[in-house]
Amino acid sequence: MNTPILPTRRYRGSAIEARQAQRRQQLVDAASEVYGRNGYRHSSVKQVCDAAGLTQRYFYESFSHSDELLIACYEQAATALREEITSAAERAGPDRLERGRAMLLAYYQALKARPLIANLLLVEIRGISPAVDQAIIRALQEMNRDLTRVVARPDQQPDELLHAGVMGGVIHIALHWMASGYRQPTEVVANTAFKLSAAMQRD
Amino acid sequence: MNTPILPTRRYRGSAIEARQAQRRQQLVDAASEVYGRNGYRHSSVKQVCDAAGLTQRYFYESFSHSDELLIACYEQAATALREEITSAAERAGPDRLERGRAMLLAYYQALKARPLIANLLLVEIRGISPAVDQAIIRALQEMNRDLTRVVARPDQQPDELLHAGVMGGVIHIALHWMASGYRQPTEVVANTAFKLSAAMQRD
DNA sequence: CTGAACTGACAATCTGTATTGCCAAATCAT
DNA sequence: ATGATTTGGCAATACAGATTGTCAGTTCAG
Repeated sequence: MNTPILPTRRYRGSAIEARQAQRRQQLVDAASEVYGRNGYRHSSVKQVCDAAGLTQRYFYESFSHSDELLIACYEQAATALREEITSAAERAGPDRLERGRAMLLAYYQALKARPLIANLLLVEIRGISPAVDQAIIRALQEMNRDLTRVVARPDQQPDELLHAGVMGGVIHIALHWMASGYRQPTEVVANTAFKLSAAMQRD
Repeated sequence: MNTPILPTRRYRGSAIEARQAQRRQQLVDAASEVYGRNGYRHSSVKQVCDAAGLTQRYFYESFSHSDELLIACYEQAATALREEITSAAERAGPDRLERGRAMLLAYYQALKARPLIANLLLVEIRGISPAVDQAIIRALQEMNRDLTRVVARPDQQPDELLHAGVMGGVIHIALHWMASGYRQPTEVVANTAFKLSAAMQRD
């Protein structure tokens, strides 16, 4: 009988899983760039693969649809952003209002620092497919939960609709700011959003 | 020499311009329906023409790209919505706060009454093309102007960013409400948005 | 009634992209 | 060194939709 097939053979120093993971990550990073710049629906598989320095074949190794890649990009960016924001909140001390202000500032700072990611997260993402919409909804819910935990008054029921409204306001302020080429200083933008979020502090 | 060509000949009782305008309107109405239901990018020229009861040939008679048709749909819907809202504001009397409340109520009532139009206006529209984005920006600016005229305090400079934020909040409240299948009563929704817009009443 | 404009249906073409298949060069294990 | 695996490039195929073209039947004007 034959010896069983050895599925792992090292190549350029790393095992098959590592190589695949590496290629997948290359694709995600390149696609974040390309999608952020041209928009998802004006980008092709080939463009992404070229930008990643990989052949189209490797796209299908890691993803079955472009959707999947888009979702991977979105989730990577959203997770990173969320971590920045929550860590800024923790650094800001115990006061609820101060934490909220710090979160907003960190949010807008991050969007300004990486405009292409901002574009991907806020503009080039909506209405692609049900699966992508689900990913967006999940991400917004998570941010909403952070927001509630950190900023909302603990003595009252969170108002789901109102929170949606505040998040929408924060996002649209960002969109308006981005469309203007980041005209206003980041602090002014964060402060405007802070005024809006004051609606959560009343009944 | 020949007699000059007579460009108009009546057909089924109407002149060429009237027939063309009629067909164009048929296309816009059918497309509003189709785009609202399936989304713009999941709709084809053929689908729209079938729904309009016209041949594809007539699409190219009135529009050179699908973009143009989408923009026509959007602007027709946005204009109608805007008229409903401003007329509701006028009916509400002179008080600024009352007018604002009436506008919001009219807004959400209209979205609930015509869900497909709501979908077209708020969901299936973003990030299609630069031209469409321009149309959206124009429409939002017009609503913003209405809002400023009717609701904002006349004794202070309008804060552009803050207005963008309030509009974004109003829209996201609508999106959240629509996604829930219009769960909450319209009055509750309008009232939530009203709380948010209170940010415009302070400095 | 007759020829010209108009309409409606559909075929033909064009274009862009996803997806699969193939092969030569590079890299590995032994 | 040698054969097997892996990689990269690219060709072949498949497909969907837009756009243009054709043509027979309908409606009009005089």
